[in-house]
Amino acid sequence: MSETESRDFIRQIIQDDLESGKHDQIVTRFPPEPNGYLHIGHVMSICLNFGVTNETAGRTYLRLDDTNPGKESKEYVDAIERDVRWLGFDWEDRLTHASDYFEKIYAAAVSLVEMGSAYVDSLSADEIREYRGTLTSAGRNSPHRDRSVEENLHLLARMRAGEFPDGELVLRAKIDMGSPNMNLRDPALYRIRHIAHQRTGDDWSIYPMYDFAHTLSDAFEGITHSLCTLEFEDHRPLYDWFLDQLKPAHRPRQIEFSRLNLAYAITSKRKLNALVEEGIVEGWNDPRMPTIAGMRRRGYPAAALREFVKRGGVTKKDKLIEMGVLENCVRDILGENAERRMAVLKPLKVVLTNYPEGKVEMMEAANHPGRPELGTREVPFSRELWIEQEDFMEDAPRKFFRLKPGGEVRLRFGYIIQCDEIIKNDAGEVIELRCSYDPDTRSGTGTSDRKVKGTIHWVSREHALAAKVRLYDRLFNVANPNSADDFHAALNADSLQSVDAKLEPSLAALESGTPVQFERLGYFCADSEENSADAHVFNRIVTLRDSWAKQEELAMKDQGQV
RNA sequence: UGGGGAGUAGCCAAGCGGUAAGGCAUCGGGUUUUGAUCCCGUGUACCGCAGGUUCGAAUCCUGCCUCCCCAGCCA
Repeated sequence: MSETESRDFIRQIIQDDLESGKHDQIVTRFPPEPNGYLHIGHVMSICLNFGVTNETAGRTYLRLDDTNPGKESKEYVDAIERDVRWLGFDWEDRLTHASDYFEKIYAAAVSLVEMGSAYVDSLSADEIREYRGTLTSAGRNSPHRDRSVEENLHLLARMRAGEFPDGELVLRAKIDMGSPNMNLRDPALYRIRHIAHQRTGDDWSIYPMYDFAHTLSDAFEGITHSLCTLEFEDHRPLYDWFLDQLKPAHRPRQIEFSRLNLAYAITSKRKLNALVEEGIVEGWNDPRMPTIAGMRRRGYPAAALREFVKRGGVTKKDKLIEMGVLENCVRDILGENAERRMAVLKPLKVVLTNYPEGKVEMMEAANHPGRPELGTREVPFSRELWIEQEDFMEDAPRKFFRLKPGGEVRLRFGYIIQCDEIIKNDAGEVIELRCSYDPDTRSGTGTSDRKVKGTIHWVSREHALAAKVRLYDRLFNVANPNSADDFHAALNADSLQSVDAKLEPSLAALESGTPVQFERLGYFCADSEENSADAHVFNRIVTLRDSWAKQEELAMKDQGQV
């Protein structure tokens, strides 16, 4: 498999450039704008940019594209650094900002003016829009397009000096107002913004636009392959135009790939921000958010995110990947590494009528069924237990092999018990089970070779640790909320459910963020923000695969159809 | 109607003129003190459509269809 493993088209290009000697070393960059938190879509870009240089002994810059003060902040910068690092990538000393190059970018603008390739325009924003034309009709030249170089230079200097109010003037590239590519219709290079920048303070009253700043930053850093998403494909002619005009020492090549869309999730910073602002979620790191911070808090391992991206691949085709693929990556990583514990989410009381009152036995439980080196722990067992409500059914179908009246079931790491009596409340709900245990069936004693079909988990009532457990579901009910006009209509009202659960006592010492499997239920971790020694709060990371639930679902569907 | 991209099984994705890899899902079966894991097995893909070139086309040519992106002094 490994020697036949095929490379995606970008790695192919990189390989070719290395072999042909075009480049000795690959240099890439991950250039987020610090105006929001990184999300699952960025994970792909991060893994690609750092991945190709990890594979070829190259270098990658983490560059904050901070050319629009007012929308950007230090909070986001810090979050970005934290998230990239957590994902497992290291930029070493290559943390840069577009703002590091403001002086050089300005010099480049002056050069363009000097060579007659840029001019200062006095048209208003509305007028510029009007002059730009439409998709199907050419634009018109601005009446200020032919100002002299001297006048342009003078005006630009005064713009920089802060002599004009916001919007009064704008520096534009002089390209072609008739181009079918809108990006070439004299795009803006600099706009006036009297606003403090989070890094440069009040040094500047003009700020460069994305296309200009980004191309130059790439060139200054010696980026060899500037990897970005498809929507920038028709910016490439502009990117190349800047390089042709200014002829920097290094000429980066822009290559575009399709972005990764996750089904039932939103990956638009604007919409994610709205979820936060409107209080629909608790914050950027709400465990339901597809942000790196959210997924980390939820308990998704970084390795699962990397694996997810790997399974997706790099192409130019629009993709909408099923949530199940991500969840399976999480299950795969956690199934291998997470220790097992027992917990009851929706407790039902069980009394073992023939078990001595006051007696407590310590049962030995394996921490991982497939990895004995992870050791064992002791779990207290006593007369009164909690079991899962769903593990008992009064009128059980034939294939239900958990507890039912008169039936037997094995308690995981414990004894085989039989259900003798059901106790209900006035409403007719089962509130307690009276059972008897078979003393000869203690786990691991080998005194009995009796087999029962089912095994269920339990927690000793007396020793149980109370905890709030949050059960999360997808935030949206439609597969592609990205394309919905109003995502509010697509919101899943039941994306968060909180239950009062009973945990085995060893869980009291579990460190926040460390994932464990609650046997038969799923993977969980203590919440990094709200869990405390006297108020335990856990998050469900993902459920286990559940073929029984699937069968039931099918049965329900069949019944409904008949 | 202008320009730029993309179309291979439910979701991803190899393939680069020689007769359709792989992963995930699905569906069977085996193991199992987690109905988990693990292990086996499981797909008639009209390769968007229609023509053409060729002994031979998913791969080359022509025409068409569908979807995505572009008219911020956002990135």
